[in-house]
Amino acid sequence: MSGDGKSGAESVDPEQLWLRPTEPRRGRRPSFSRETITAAAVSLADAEGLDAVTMRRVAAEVGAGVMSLYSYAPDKETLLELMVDHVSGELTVTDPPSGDWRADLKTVARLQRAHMLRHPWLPVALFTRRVPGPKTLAFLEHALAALRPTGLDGAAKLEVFAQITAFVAGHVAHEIAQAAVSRSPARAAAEGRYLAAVAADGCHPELAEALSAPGRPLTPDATFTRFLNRLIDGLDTG
Amino acid sequence: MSGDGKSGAESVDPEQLWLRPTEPRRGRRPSFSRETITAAAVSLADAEGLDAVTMRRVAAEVGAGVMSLYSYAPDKETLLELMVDHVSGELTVTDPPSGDWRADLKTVARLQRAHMLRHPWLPVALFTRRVPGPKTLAFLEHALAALRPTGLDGAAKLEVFAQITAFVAGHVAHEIAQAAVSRSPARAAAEGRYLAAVAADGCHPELAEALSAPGRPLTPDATFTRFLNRLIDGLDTG
DNA sequence: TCTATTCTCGTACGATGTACGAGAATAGAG
DNA sequence: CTCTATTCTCGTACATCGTACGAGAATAGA
Repeated sequence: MSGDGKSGAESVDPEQLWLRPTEPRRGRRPSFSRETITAAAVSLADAEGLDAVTMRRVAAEVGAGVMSLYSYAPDKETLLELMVDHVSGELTVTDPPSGDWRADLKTVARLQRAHMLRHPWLPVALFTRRVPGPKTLAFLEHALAALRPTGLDGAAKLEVFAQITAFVAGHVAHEIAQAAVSRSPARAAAEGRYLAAVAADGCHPELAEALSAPGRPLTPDATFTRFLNRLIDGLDTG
Repeated sequence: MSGDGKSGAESVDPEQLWLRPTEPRRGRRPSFSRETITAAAVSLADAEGLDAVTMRRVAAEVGAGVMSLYSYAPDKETLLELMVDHVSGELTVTDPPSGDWRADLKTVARLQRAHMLRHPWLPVALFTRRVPGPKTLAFLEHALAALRPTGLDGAAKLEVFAQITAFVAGHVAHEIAQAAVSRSPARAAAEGRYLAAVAADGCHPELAEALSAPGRPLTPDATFTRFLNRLIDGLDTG
């Protein structure tokens, strides 16, 4: 991906990255911080998309030389990892589980969706990244607590969480792409004309019918809720 | 992103791309073809990941000059679009719908999963791309036919298909990342040690318990089937 | 004060997507 | 056949990217 890692998982050693007690008490004092740099990268991504996150632009944003960034993250891939965990800090939940684990899980998913809509680059970034940072783990902890009443074993609980996250990310990615098209009348019209042309060729009767009898337009919000309910209500504790 | 579009949808005009009856019967005869070029790009992506797909490497693969590619696709973004539709050609289904739309839908999803596992770059590519090409539309046509017995209206049927696709893509992306970690014992061990260290810090009791009582390991295949069944069995025709 | 350590960042390199434009090949007009 | 318009080919060039290198500045302990 653009600057993405390949299409699979990238190589960031979680021990190296997250288990560092900040020992250095000698040498020059740091002029910046991971926080500052990561935050700058995040707001850049929020405002202009992941592609706008270049080492040069991030450096300019925090007023650092480009190569100074490499004192805080060994490479760009790691910076992305930091970004993902950084925004996970917004996922703080204070309420204890209600005991109704289905309701709690739905709340978790709704939080994730809102979160990803706020940071549209997240779904894509999440798919190529694998190691949960501390803030992500805090949220995972909450989700696991919500799943306690199910009595599922450890692997199953982790799997449920991963699946829900994947589901939400998939949905939101689609939702965002859809919204991007709708936001531009020109693009929406072009897509409409294209589909209409295809439907008119006679080889796509089902598509033709679907387009001619669209029914009531669906709001992304309602669609999400509907599918989420289906997925979670279908979960059983066996 | 790595050459990705931003994080949202990219700008490829579907009319321009797909509705061209190949008129040019004058001038120099083309030395290559979209097919050849696209196929080369696809096998490059299959073998070495999306990042390996550079204009230079694709050109080398087909024995063309780099700039010659631009006679067949206006830019790299479009080439990716061509790749996505190209592989959709493998999704040919000849069987007519069985009448059991739930079973048919599950078959559709399973086909998609196998397809994405065969082309691990697909899930990520799918999320940033929006316009279905002709081969994708052929498969959509099949899915719509399978959905006919539901009596859903056009928009609802399209939405169901999009949701299933998003779900499968999300699942497979996660599955691939997981597999990449498991495939490298070193990385798997590092991740295990990291999680164990976090669990040992006392702030993550739920995680600690989940890791200490993992239960029987889950195969990706079984997990997929389970979640898919839940999602589809939960669908109703209302 | 000296030395080891740490951070800063200008310069430089290889790789990428692609604009430009000169040349080669082809089809129809004369 | 010649001429011209059209189409494809592709070498060169450029801006932009991630980042290796290393010289200099700042700081802590000896």
